[in-house]
Amino acid sequence: MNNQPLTISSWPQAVMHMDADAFFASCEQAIHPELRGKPVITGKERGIVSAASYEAKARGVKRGMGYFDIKKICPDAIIVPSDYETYSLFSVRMFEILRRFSPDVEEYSIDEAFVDLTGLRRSLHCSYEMIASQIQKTVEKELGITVSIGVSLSKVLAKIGSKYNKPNGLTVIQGRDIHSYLEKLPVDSIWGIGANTSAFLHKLGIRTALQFARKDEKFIEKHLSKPYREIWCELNGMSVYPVVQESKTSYKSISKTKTFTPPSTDRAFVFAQLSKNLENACIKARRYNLAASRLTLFLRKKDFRHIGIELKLNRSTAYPSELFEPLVQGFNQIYQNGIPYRLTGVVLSGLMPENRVQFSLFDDTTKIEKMAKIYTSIDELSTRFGKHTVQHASSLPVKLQMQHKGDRKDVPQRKSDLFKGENKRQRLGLPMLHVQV
DNA sequence: TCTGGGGTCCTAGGACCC
DNA sequence: TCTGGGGTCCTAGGACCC
Repeated sequence: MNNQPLTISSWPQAVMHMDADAFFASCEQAIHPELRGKPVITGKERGIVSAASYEAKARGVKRGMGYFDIKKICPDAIIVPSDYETYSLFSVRMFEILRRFSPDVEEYSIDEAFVDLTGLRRSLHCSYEMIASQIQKTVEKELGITVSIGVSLSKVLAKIGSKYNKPNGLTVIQGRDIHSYLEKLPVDSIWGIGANTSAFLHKLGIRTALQFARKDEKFIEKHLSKPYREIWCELNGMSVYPVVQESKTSYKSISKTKTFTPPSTDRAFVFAQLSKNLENACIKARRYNLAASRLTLFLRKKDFRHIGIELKLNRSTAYPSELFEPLVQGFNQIYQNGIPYRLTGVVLSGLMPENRVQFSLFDDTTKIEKMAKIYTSIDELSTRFGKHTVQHASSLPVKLQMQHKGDRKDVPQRKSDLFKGENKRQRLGLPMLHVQV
């Protein structure tokens, strides 16, 4: 294993991790009082559980469980489609509350955040535990949902703390008590250690977080790579992961995938799916003013094996019309007739700000500018009337097939009152425009 | 968890250069 | 030409996360 030194914070840190309890389900209960105290499940649109309220969890409902099994163990379950826009609103407000206490907030996911509390005892005149407790109470009072919190010397330990007592728990892990929290914790429940590494650690005789943390540095360096040496430090109370303030404004890659069942051997259909992935990825890239220099496309076969290809682009772009040729070429290289595919996907990578894209001598600048104008108009139309108001003719087979299945009908139209506006056209089922670019 | 969708980071190994 | 050492850049693939 290689041996780069790790940067360890020389100062004792107070890191807080906040994790909302059954977030999606809790939001539903907060908005719809009639759902409180009842087994609520979100994820109806996918037919599997995205989030389950604690009432549902108590009945044995688990993440990823299918419709049929839910009804079997919990016939009175209330299953609703996920409403991400509403959950995002809750999320924004939750982070806003955190910032009242410290500017050092890292929005880790829609329902989780890290906060650096270091040094706040003095200015807020109370212990870290009291600060955390106030945060917890404020969220519950203002948003009507509960959160669990962990406070400790590092992110990894804070995460262990927030998981230690759920829901509505508050766990402070002091340096001298670390061992008692790690003692019974299986290695694979440590943040950053998954099934593979845990199997490897088992072979080395390590089963608990404490056994892992107690190994000496030489042993860790000999057997494990950088990410795991970092976790080892963090478990021992040495902070190596900083709380990163900047909220996510950019991407390293943008991907879009779509699974279809049953798997298909229809070449045109599979390609149309891929083409639609590409359009969606480009829409997102343009929204962030990014252009891609590499395009990866891949197909997943019935047996879940992938086949893919990565293409370098002559010019960085986020315009499907420019990416179409490489897409076709790549597709022809990997597609095999007669093989059923169950998923298509594209990845745009090597992203850079669109305004930094250079024109080469050989680019037809007038043509590119014209294209930019067209796409700007398309993006405007989509914002006003709904996604895919305008789309490439190559993606059409997807839309036609979906309309045959009447797929809009099986997604219940349900919107919380918090949200009004966009995508009316689509929701009202108004006709779409098809423009060939 | 027999498999939904969207991400990030790390490493090994090859290509290429002096 | 069978032959060192060392560096950088790139890519494929693995592992993990929510």
